[in-house]
Amino acid sequence: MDEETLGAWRALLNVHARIPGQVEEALAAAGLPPLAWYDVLWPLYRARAPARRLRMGALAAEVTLSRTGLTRLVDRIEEAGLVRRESVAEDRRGSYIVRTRAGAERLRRMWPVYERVLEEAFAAQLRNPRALRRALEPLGRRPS
Amino acid sequence: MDEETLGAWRALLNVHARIPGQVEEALAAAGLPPLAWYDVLWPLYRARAPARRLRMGALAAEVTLSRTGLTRLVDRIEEAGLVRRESVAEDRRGSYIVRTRAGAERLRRMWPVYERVLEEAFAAQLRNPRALRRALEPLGRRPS
DNA sequence: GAAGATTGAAGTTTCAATCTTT
DNA sequence: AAAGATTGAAACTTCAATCTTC
Repeated sequence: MDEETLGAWRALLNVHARIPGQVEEALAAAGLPPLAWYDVLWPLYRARAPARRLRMGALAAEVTLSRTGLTRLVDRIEEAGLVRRESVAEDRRGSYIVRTRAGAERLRRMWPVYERVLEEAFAAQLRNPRALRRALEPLGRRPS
Repeated sequence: MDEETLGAWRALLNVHARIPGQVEEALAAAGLPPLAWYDVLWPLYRARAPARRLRMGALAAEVTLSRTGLTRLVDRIEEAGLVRRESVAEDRRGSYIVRTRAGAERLRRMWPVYERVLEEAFAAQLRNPRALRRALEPLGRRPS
């Protein structure tokens, strides 16, 4: 493995080690839920969730968490009233996770905090966002 | 926040969500310790560790983990015989973490496995490693 | 029997409190 | 009183087993 590639990998690890932590701090300071809740609420918001709902499996694909972990995370978010479970009519094994009005509201509050950290810690130092995006996107794809 | 910057951020999150998990799988399949152990052993290996030892504080700066978390991680690695704690002569509050011969040996076995995953999942898809490194390195630096 | 999801038990990480030394 | 590190309790995540439905 050449030095440049390894250096790029280490740099990526460093960025990831630093920025999400700053986001967590900013969210906590604003009295808002942790980043993981954002990761769950966001896919439930428009585009991906036709009727503001997704099944656990679909949600698990969006979140960096085991199936079990997602079950428990959703437990907590549901307890806070930001999502609600509904049974699936066509397949009674499944659960829908449905975003609530309170969930949408909380998501709206979280984004500006998240965004501000990204602006300061990420965007401000970034020369060419488009090039970075194009370089990284192929790497994140499902195993080809 | 513009779409390209946000896209770059999401892509980075996706890469990080995918690759370390593959490394963990490969290590486990080879009967080797988890990636976190690598992260502890590596700084103890040459360059950064003059006498093959570092203090907890210095090690914590290298690892993505709280002080407490590092204490417990080192407990496990020490139990496996891959590092050893020594007291600091000049400052008896502190601990040195010292790499053992077995630790060096294990590190040597882990790297090829780690490297192979990086080759396949990262390097192979990467057009311009140098550009990526230069784009990401400024972002990972300590708060300026 | 396999798929979707949850539960119990175990492993890991964190916060707050503690202990020791400076 | 502050710094370095550890400990107890709580929070979070995972694995294996389970339950229900297909």
